[in-house]
Amino acid sequence: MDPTNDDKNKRDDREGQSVDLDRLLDGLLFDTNIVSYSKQKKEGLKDLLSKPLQVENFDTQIPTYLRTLMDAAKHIDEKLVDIYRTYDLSNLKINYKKELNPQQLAAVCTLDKPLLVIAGAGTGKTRVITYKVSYLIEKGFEPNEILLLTFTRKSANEMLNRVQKLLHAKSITNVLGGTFHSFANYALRKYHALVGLPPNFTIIDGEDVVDIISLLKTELNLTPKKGSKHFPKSSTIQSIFSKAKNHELGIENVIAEYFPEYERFVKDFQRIYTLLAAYKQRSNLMDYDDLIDILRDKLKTNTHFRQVLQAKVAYILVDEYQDTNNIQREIVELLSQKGNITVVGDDAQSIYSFRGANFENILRFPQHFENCGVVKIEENYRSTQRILDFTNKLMESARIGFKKELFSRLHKGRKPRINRLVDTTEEAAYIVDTVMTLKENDLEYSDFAILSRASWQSNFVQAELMKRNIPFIVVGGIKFGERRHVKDMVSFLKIMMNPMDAVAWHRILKLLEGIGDVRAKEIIVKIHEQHGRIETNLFEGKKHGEHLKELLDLFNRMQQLGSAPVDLIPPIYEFYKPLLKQLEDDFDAREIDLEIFAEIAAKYEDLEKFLADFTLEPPSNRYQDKTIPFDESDEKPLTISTIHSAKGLEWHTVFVPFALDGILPSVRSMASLEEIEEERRLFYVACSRAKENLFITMPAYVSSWDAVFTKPSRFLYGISDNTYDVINE
DNA sequence: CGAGCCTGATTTTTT
DNA sequence: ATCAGGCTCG
Repeated sequence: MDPTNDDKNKRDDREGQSVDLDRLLDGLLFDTNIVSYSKQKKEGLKDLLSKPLQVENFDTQIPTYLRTLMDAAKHIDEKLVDIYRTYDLSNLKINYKKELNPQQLAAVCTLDKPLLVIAGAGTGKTRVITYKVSYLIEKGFEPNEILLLTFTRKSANEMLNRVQKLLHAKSITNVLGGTFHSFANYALRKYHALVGLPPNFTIIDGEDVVDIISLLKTELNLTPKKGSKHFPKSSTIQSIFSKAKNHELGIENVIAEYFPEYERFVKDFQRIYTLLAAYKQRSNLMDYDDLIDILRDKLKTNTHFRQVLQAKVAYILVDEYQDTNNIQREIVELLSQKGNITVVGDDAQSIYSFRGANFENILRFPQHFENCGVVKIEENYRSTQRILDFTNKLMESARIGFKKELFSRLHKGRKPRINRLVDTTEEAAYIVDTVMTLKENDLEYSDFAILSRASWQSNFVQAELMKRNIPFIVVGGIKFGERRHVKDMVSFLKIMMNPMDAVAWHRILKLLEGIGDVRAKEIIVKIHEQHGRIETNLFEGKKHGEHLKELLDLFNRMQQLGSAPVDLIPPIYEFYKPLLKQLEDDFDAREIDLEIFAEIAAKYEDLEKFLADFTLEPPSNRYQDKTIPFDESDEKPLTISTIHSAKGLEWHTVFVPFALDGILPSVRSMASLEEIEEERRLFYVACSRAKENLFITMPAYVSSWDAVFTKPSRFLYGISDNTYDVINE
């Protein structure tokens, strides 16, 4: 019984047409993929897309370095650890042999050499890591000597909770864990004296950097008269800088490679870059990239620091190793010179190269750690065999990577289903209808997820869900901590911690009547001159003097209140509320955010820790507008997420909408083999989240202001059609 | 200084 | 179609 059948009939009545997917896959329905595009790019893109929809046409142009990489991957088998080797497992609380399969056991118990664990999707990566932490502890390692680097703080915490349960231990929370960024923050703050940094530096996010760049841009007068050249947006400049850092390229190289159209601005970018660095230095600020960059540099150049950390870290575990960049790899290498390391990852799930993640790290691990061992885990515990058949096929055509064939002992299950609807609205309706039908089968909303390539693509489904009053959370996209009023509140706190923080000052000062960019800058210069203190009388008599005085009073009062966020927030709020009310007309909606903010902050005793956590790992859920209250009693919500943010997670039923060529893979990634391959992996990550049901859908067309996409994703072509069903009655 | 209009560029993905 | 950022004017 196909749960979607009834639904389908109903649907057909309504829309009066259904699309034959076979014809569709042959590309007969529409013969051009892109109907229009902005003048300059139009021709090139048409060319690209009119080529046969096969990746084959890249065969002749695989660069040499990729070939060597592919070769490196082939040699992996020579390093395989003997999984039937025996380990001394006496006197341990946990029966590792019983609870793990042979591959997992080998991954957990191999301590005598650096270890690379290639764990396919759903093969129990988390299980391996939690058991390994337990094993290490049972073998006598102190929790606080174990460094567990994961992709999010949340996953680190989940793993540690599980370890705690496994060992019936009261507390193992002192395991050093978290993301590379939070570890860098921890290390640099803790040993600030050793490495010559101030202890109270503030961490700023990408948006803050964008704000600084905007200021510098006006300062440098980089606003050419209209008609002539258009200087790029601050956010573009920020991404250029970030790319430069993450890929360890000079700005001129980043431009040459990724933004050739900005060639003529290279000099200007470099000037801004220098000023930006000075600005951050003056204000005691570090952005995300600085954190890991500085940690790496200090580890490299400061022997004492390196030794201290090496001595502190007795064993290193790295999760999601395929998504590390070169800097992160170096950090890992610098810390693990004794070979006391296990990295876990899946090359098939490497999806972060846009921020410097280097696929090669995992493929070349055996070269960097010559005496290493390798364990491959291929038994999948997540998905049904039918879903694996599909995803295996999908990766079979991947050009680079370790070959593996996942299998499952779960029941066969249903083939993935592919459906094409007339437009985005129908697609959304189909998805929600299907959710409703399946849900009758004793499921909850939280068993469903909709995973899209870009965050805007979920808008249609969101609208449909709202219409039907179905609770959902949105992961990815604009985050809670990035909202204006939340950032404002944070800025007050940041000033308390680091009074030199010009970004925070600037935000706050501009709230005051009569103060704009110009005045704010003047005042900040004075603040800097006085090392963070400020004399009110300097501004007496001026129009804004009064407001400024009130602000300073606020800070003075707060000085008396210690450093607990709970105590600091009420006075700030009292001061800020009237300003916000005046500034924004949707005050009520924002007020709720501020309450949530206060709640989150109240959980921290210490300001510094709160601020670091809040910027490094902002609450990822976007709290839905007041319509969805977050009460425990409520039904657990359905998940809407970008594919990137869905990494590592799983759901009973997964929908992948917008599976159109040009969207997945994105047009912007069609120029090179490497980029297309990353898109394929992205598609793979999305599909492999599904345990029981996988639905791939697409509207007949998607049009934006500059393009129309009509063909199904090219990735579907490469897969033999007996691995999926086309819904098409 | 800042509100408001006009113009031109612009839709990946995130710590 | 939308939006940020620039420009003008009060």
